[in-house]
Amino acid sequence: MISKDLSRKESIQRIGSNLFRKHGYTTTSMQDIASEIGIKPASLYNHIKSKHEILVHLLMQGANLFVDGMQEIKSSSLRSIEKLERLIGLHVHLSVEHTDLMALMMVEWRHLENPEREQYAALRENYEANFRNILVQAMQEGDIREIDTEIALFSILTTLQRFYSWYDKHSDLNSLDLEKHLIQCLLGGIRV
Amino acid sequence: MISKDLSRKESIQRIGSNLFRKHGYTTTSMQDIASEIGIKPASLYNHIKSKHEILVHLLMQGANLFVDGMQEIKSSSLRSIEKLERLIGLHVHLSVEHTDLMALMMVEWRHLENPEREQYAALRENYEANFRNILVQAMQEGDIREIDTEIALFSILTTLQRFYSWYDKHSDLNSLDLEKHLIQCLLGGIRV
DNA sequence: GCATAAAACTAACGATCATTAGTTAGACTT
DNA sequence: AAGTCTAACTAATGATCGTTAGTTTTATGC
Repeated sequence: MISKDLSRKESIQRIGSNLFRKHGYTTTSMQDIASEIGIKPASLYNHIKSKHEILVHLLMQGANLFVDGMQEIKSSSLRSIEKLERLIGLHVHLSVEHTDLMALMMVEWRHLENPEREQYAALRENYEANFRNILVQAMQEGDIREIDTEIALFSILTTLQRFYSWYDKHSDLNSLDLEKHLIQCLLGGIRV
Repeated sequence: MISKDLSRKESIQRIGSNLFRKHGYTTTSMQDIASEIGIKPASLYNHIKSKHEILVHLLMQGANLFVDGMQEIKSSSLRSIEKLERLIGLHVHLSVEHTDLMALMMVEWRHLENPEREQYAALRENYEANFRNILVQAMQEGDIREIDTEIALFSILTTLQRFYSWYDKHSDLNSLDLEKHLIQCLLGGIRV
């Protein structure tokens, strides 16, 4: 039965993303995942091909969330400085809604092997390049002070990429307030 | 002979830190470390007690670098804003001189078990608390704009903590220039 | 050169783990 | 009720790995 198989497969992936995040990919055993569901490890293979497949699927799913979000913002007709604000909002939103996925994307992608590894790296670099373009353009439009582009990009991206871990300890806070404060902190400083 | 034992032990630790950093703690085998040195895995145990001991030693070593650095800056008679600049310099310096250690401290501490885990966490939290104090004090001294302390602290600390990975791709750049740019980027924005 | 200790080696153990093969129970279709 | 398919189970395999025991080689001090 298709629908039941899908939901079981999805629950394997959801539980996998949570355990991978909490204990790391290699440290998490199929036993761990299975017992969390309440079945035997061998039974997992009725739904998935391998442990590695779970990781690959989760990472690609996460990457696509960023690809889609970037595409929408990039192709909008906003000023570049506003695009930057939207990008911050995207990261906050994804960190809040997909915390486990974000953690995996930062930490566990090293377990990818080619060709997935290169594919993932390409998506990441593409995202970074788009981010850089928007930052540079905001500078050219005069909305941002003249600073070292690479360092500023690194600082902003790193803060956004690790935001999920900070949010973990402050998940009582309002998502919109967080976005506002983050915009003020990351852009307020470099705005002209 | 003591001195030769020490240097072999130290080389195990140095190679361990490099491999742990490149491939992760669990993925790195004693075989990997041994063959990098040119001996058999079992021979490692003439110099160390366990694989885990290597990790613990490296993490504590790294943590102490920060404890010492913080102690010196904290007890100086500088203005708080200058202390912040010194802290940025400390991170740049440690990232450049101990890149592998910095990577381990960010990623592999999760493999610690109690009591080392709590001990490490305590050092980290203590460092963070000192950083927060200096930031708040700089605000009270009027050298920094009124912004959300927690978000600003998170943003600055995260950027500094991950700087090692950025430096990895830009290791041709002058350490002093990097420090200057980072100060401008992290503090220039929030300065009054 | 001889004694001693450090540090290498070989061999093996025990545990864990991802995965496969083969089997059984249960649910839905006809 | 019979037949079919899904998804669970048991059992086993092969591989890896950290570590230990016991032995041999190498280097050092006298």
